[in-house]
Amino acid sequence: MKNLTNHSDGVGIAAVERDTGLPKDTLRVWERRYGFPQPLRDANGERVYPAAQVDKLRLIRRLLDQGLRPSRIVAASTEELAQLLEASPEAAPPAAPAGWDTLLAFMQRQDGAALQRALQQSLLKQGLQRFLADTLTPLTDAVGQAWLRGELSVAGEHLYTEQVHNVLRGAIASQGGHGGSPSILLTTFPNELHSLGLLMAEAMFAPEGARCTSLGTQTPLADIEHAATQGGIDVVALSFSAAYPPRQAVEGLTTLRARLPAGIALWAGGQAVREQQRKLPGIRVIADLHDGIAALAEWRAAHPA
Amino acid sequence: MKNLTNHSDGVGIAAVERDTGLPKDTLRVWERRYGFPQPLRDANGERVYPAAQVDKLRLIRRLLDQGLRPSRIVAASTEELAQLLEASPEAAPPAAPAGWDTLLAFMQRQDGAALQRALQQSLLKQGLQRFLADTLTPLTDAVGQAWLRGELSVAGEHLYTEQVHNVLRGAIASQGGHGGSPSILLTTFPNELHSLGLLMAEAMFAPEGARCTSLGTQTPLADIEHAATQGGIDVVALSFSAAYPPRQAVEGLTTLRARLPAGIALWAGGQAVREQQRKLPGIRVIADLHDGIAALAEWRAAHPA
DNA sequence: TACAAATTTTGTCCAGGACAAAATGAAAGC
DNA sequence: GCTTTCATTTTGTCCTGGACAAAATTTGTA
Repeated sequence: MKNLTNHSDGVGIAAVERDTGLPKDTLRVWERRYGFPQPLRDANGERVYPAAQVDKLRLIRRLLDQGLRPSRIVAASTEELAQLLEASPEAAPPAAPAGWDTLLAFMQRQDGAALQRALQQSLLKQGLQRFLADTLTPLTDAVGQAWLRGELSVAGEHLYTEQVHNVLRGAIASQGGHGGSPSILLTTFPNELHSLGLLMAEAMFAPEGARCTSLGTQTPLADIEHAATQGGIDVVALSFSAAYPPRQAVEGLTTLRARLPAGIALWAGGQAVREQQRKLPGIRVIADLHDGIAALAEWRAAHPA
Repeated sequence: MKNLTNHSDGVGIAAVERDTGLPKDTLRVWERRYGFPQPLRDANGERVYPAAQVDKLRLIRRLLDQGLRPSRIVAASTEELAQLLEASPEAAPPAAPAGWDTLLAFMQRQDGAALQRALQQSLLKQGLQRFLADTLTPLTDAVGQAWLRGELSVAGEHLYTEQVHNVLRGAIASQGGHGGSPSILLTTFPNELHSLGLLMAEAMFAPEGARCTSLGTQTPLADIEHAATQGGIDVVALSFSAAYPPRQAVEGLTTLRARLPAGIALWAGGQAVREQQRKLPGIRVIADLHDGIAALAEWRAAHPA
């Protein structure tokens, strides 16, 4: 069995697939057609991708998500790509969130307690929903950016994720009231292990009086179906991070929609599905947290108690 | 672009990968070597897996996770597999924990609120540490067994995990006091994504007055090292589930021990390392939760404030 | 200008071969 | 006895280069 992990100065193709969301087959065929990426080879002839190429692949992935075509960008230089990204509508490198420098310092020195205290303070000041939309969303973006730029280690990012978990779980618990309607089942597909989006969705829906049941990440499709029909569920909500392959998301959602009774609504949120609404008939794509509230209102309008 | 989806009476290889967790390459090589699965082919010669074969693959996957070898099970008939499943549940089927039937019912009907309430109640009655050792440990075992036997769906298991998370995070938060010593960094290696052991360890150490910093799961070795030396850490604690390959655990721990300053202790807990103390000089293997307390006492005896 | 047809682009699948890591079994040492 | 070391089998992942349908784009026509 081969090793998927880090040789001295690069990573294997499986790791690249995991980190960029680009399937192995696609990575190989791009190499053949466009000459990029061009990984090194180890003693056994296997591809070893240097970190710089993986970074560039991530950049390409972002432009791809914006609708650009591979033939225009895969062979392009890093500078051209940076320019395209600037020019794109999504450009706006968001101004650093309030208190960013302090928070970044906490992450860098692994001070979880201080980080949690700061987050908790914002939460109390703003209330849960504004905290989510105005603080956590830009902050999570900024953390991702800082990691890309190398200003923040993986450990720092993990620390952030962990503290957000703590704060949000506490907030959801204190919202209490499991009683309401609709009854929403939250989870992700297999191979999607980002739990933050899920948790943020739960934190957004719970105070609106919905009855949220989270299964955490990575529930097989058949089990989602089973849980939804068993548990008196009204809405199944799925979360997709930017690293999830959009085609797989569309494919899985379509299959799930077909297998689920028509009476159960299907909602999908997150970067990977943001642009896919037209490919997803019968599925409510949720653009952002505010849109989630809108979807909830729609559902209630259509289902008067 | 090919369609990954459901033809009239079967699904494509990508969908099988998603639903069973078995990689495409593995599915193809099994077909070649063992003659199973044997999917139909569509007009274009592509594999189309009937639902019955996908179900059988799921069963095989469960037996595989239990430690059986592919050569013995992949070619076996469905009846043989069912028999193996009956026969295997390891040596002693442990007496069901108190209230097991009720709890199992909660999981089966996806009633997260009731499950959480029951757990919370046990916690209050027993106190955190007894709750961990006497309730949660056997309960988690029983949930794993129930899943293996097919009495509990993946969704049910996920629901359990999620509620334990909620209860334990709440308990840890209410223990408060981040002040103490030693300062313990908790995490897992990459490819180890079970977070329950980690959380249980944190819940055991925190009330003893240790200063716990958890990074969640899957921190690369280099980042563990970085975080430990940056953050004024006294002890690095790693958790390994039963599914983690023991050899990889030993190798990773040895490497980490070598890279970490001698002044920082390294502890390892969980099924995969329980029998490996001899192979791990300089590392404290923690046999169970009680032994964790013992390790803490040892550390304090060796490091008088 | 709108729509249909022809063309190009693009991602996923296939076959069959290869090999290192893991698991197992056999032999040797305490 | 019981481990430890070595040889053998098993097993999962990666490789190459070819193929083709679905999607996207361009061209042609009403």
